[in-house]
Amino acid sequence: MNRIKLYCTYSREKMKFKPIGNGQVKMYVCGPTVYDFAHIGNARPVVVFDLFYRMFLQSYGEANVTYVRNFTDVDDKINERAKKLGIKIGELTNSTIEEYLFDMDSLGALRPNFMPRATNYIEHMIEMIKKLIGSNNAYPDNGGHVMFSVKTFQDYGQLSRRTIEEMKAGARVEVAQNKRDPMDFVLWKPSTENQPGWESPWGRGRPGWHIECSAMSKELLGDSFDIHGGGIDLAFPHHENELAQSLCAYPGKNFAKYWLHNGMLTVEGHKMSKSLGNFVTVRELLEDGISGDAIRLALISSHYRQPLDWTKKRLNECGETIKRWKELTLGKKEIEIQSNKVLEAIYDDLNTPKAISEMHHLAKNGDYEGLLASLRFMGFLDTRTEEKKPEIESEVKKLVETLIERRKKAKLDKDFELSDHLRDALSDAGVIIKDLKDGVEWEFSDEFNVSKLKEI
RNA sequence: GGCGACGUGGCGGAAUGGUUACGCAGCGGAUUGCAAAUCCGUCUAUACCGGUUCGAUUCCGGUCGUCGCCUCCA
Repeated sequence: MNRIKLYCTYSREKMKFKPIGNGQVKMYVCGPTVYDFAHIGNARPVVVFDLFYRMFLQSYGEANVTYVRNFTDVDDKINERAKKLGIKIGELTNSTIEEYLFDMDSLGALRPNFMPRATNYIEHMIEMIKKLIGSNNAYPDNGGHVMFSVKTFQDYGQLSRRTIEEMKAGARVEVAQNKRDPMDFVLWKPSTENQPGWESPWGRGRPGWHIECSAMSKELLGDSFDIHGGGIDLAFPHHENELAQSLCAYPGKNFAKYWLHNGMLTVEGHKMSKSLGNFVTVRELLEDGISGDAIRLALISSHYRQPLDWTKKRLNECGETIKRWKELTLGKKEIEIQSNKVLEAIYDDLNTPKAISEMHHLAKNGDYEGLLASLRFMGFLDTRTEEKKPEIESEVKKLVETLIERRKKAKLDKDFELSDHLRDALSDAGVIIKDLKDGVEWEFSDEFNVSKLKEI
């Protein structure tokens, strides 16, 4: 159990993991703002923290791990998009959440124990803001805003390792009139009639971005928990601000003990952006027939803290690897994962490339049961994600069999011109033929085309 | 401008103060009528310049380069 080591962003070093509670592991991961389909960059932390979750489940037992991942369902981006689509905000957030969960299920990600929605915790946020005003860590202006005062928190900037002065020097933020310090951030802001809003001591309004995670983590995990995770871009300002709020609201507590951040993702060498037109959504990939397992493997093919370049080549290679492993382990006995090198690699700050390499060793050594157990542990071959390929009619199958028989006969007659023609034609129609020692095997490829087959 | 990360063979990608993964591609072989698939074998690397050291790819300093954050962002 003490074998787990994690790199903590706060301390900037790899540390032995020791949970705060006795044998209880609590983790909170910042989830998506729900206004559109999840892109591949959204999927990375989901898969990465799914593996952390599985690692803790393996090590501490199902009953002793609590995993929370929130949905941010109040945000100006949501308002804009709902307006653009001409639908209600609730409709947009509900449907986006549904699609998100479908996509993440497809990637083999287990659902967290709790998936709180920000809008269900507004009252907790208001309570926390009141508390912060009471302790002089926050102040209202006269226009319905409440600001957090960064100067009142001595350690502000510790997580992201920057000082208030440095940030001001390079800041491009507009200095709002109502802020005592340019780095002060908004806890609560007023809403117009058209914007979603809730009654509060400061008038009808809505929360700023950061307060929701502080409020929800407190409610669901308490004022001290073990893991706080998300993308590295969240370290500042989101996590820095959460940390400041929570520690000021609950002095003397830990808030989060270990801060884990995954690196960012680029697409074919470029930052993913809508203007470059290189936005890749999980749904697109799935609809292109790429398996969730292939996407999952690609997402963990480099270490989670490293940047990851999402390329077609990587995805193809991972697809081939998964396909091979699937074939090798098909119908093999299900066993519990043994204490092995795959597990060791994962316990060492989630060294997934090492774990993958060890799985290659298992495959090479013919330890297919070990490979299967490792695949399951790593979240592959999830039965929920089994591709539901459309049933191909049996008469089509018969046609293929007939053609293969004809090729076989041609081969026996040493009519290689005919047999090669049949092979090429079948291949062109999407039927892959494998001549094995003791017979012929065949399967449909993804490009299977019935009309081409019938033309043969 | 400020802060930070990184630079490993053709590509991807771990690890390490001395012996260096693993995958893909390539090459050679087995198999095959020829292929495909499969199996076996195999080549290529630690950006550059200094320093510490018996010894550095690994530690330290500098140079160059790439990327990220500082503004919504996983």
